[in-house]
Amino acid sequence: MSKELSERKKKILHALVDVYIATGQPVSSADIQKGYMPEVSSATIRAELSALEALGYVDQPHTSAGRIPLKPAYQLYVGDIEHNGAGALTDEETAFIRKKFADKLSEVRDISKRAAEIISDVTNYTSFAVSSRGGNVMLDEIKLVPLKDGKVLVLIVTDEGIIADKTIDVEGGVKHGYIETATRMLNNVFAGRRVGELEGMDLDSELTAETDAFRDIFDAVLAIIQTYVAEHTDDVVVEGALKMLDYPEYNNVEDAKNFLAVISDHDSVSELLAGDEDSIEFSVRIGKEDSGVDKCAIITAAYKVGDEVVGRAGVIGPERMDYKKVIGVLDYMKKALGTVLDNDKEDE
Amino acid sequence: MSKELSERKKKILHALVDVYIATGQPVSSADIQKGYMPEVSSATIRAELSALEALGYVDQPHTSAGRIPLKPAYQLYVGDIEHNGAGALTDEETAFIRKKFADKLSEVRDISKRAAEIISDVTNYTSFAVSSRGGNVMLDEIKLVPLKDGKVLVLIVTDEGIIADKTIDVEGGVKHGYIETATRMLNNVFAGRRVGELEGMDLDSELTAETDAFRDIFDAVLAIIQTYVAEHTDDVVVEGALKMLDYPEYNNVEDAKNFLAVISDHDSVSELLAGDEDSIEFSVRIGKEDSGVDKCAIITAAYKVGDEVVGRAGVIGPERMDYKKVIGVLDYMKKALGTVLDNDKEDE
DNA sequence: TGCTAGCACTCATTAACTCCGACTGCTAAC
DNA sequence: GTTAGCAGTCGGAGTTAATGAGTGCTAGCA
Repeated sequence: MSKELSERKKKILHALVDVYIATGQPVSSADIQKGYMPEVSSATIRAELSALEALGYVDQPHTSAGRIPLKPAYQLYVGDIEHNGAGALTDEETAFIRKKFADKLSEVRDISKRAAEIISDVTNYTSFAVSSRGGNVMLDEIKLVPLKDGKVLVLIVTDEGIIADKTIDVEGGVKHGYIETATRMLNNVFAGRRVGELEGMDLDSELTAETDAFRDIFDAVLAIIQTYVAEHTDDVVVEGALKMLDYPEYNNVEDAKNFLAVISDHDSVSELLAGDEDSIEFSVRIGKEDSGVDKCAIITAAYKVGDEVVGRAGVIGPERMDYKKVIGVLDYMKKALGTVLDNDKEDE
Repeated sequence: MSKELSERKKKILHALVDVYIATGQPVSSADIQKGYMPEVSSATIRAELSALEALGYVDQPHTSAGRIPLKPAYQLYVGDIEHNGAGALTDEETAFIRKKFADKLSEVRDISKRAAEIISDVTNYTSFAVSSRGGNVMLDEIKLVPLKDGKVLVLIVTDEGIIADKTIDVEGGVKHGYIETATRMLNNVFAGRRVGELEGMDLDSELTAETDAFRDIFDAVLAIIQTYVAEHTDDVVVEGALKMLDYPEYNNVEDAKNFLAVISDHDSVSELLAGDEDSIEFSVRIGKEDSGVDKCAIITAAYKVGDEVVGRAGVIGPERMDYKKVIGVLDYMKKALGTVLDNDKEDE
């Protein structure tokens, strides 16, 4: 893009994307003239379109067809939206969202899920939510509960509730005082830390001669926490995966299958989102190649509690998606989620 | 079916289903003659097919096409398999299955999931597993663990491990001796029972004046258990849902979407299986109407530990599926699963 | 110089038609 | 009861023609 486009070119491009999003069909010069600029003739628009084609903004499927937008056109369009503000939601929509968030949800995972549901329902696209908090969960306390047969239940209590429970066998049975001593030692080492810190922890440097007798239980606890971190970093929820099949872009089984395979695999979804800096509030990516979901656009928004980004949620849809609406919804959800999460925080 | 079919008719029918399963195309009289009965002419087979058509076993898509089997033909075919024994698995297949079950899985849910994976991988159809144990889980013990701020953690220990943990607030704080007394009373009422018994339990009849002071905690525990039962009866796992899209029967997006919608909704899957008596070892249902998955056949097998049916697993595929193989696999899995589950039992 | 009206041209889409070949059903002979 | 042979049926593939949406270009006008 060496040079700024003329105002008129921009207007035409915007109109073209608008119409194309609505219809999915190549847009003719007459379409644009009728709906957007009756003050000039279609021939003039044709001349401009011809120029835009040379600049790589639009394409013609064949000689006697209208134009379809290319990626740069979408990018310009999206840039305009972000600049001028997104489409406001209707009253019904905001009411719907508030209602859905009315009943209290305690677990972060539930909130993610609910958010993804709402986004998918309101936009009618496939949505997802990824909570990235994972490693930042704070270990409050470790509890040991003796069970029968020399087994001990280990509970790991965090600021998000109990993240894991697991029974372990204690070598040689549970002797008197064992529980109390072990609990104290474990909490000395683990309590007050963030689970992320423990990723590559070297237990040897933490343990003294005194604690070495409890080596087994230390190992077990560490393993539990590490498993938790591995499983819960980038916890992914996808909602409305089948909605994509309603759009003609995915009206063939081959593509549909591909899409569903990617979207059902949480690792792939995480990868799709990789590279988004936490600092970016909105990210719009159009037609990401070799991801298995080319022909798609992905819009994500970062959600914060205070200053900390706790997750991203977003929409994946056809390139010609209703960007105005989607960005509007994600923006509203940002506020709504902020409130829900903050309230939740206070309650604890 | 007023009268037994002649041997030759049966043979022709069997051949027809065989070929149709392999090719998915209408089968001509010549196909049957070539592959299965070169001793008679195709004209003879045509005459027999004509008779079979009159009897409702086969159909002709149009005048100049071969025949395709109808439900009664499949049923006869499946009956033969069950009678004559299913196709044996290849050595690679049994090795594959054994390998997959090699690493120990502790939770019933994990075993279900693994079983579904195996079945889907070996057969190449969509599979599912439903553990119906649900209500039969035995309550071993209830543990109360005091946490800070007057909260108490309730742990419900069953013969399947800890089924639920939840923190509750205790009115007026946790007084000295409260934990011990409450634990004893709770266990008096709940320990040793099956969770299913507690479905519509009337607490009033169980409580005495003495226990009435602990009414709150009784209510809480009962609620936890009931939630668990509601969530865990008919725990459903589906694997390889997308495999169905490989079959030409589901080569259009509309049908594919329908299928996926049904199969992704665990309640619908449960419903599909409803009506199978636990006592039935194998159930084959072909083309179940108004279920959203007509054009499908569903084969399920019951899995037992000792004499108790702990779940069903099965395959859902196109009507023309490889019944021999599927029944063979399910049968083998029956033994394999029996072993896994029994071992597991002994370990506890 | 920029805009526009008008026209010739292009090309996807659809419908109508034909041809081919895969099967069957029927019949007459064995 | 079986079979060879043949006429008849019908779907699918390929061809052609008609349609119409939309463009690019050009000549004339402000």
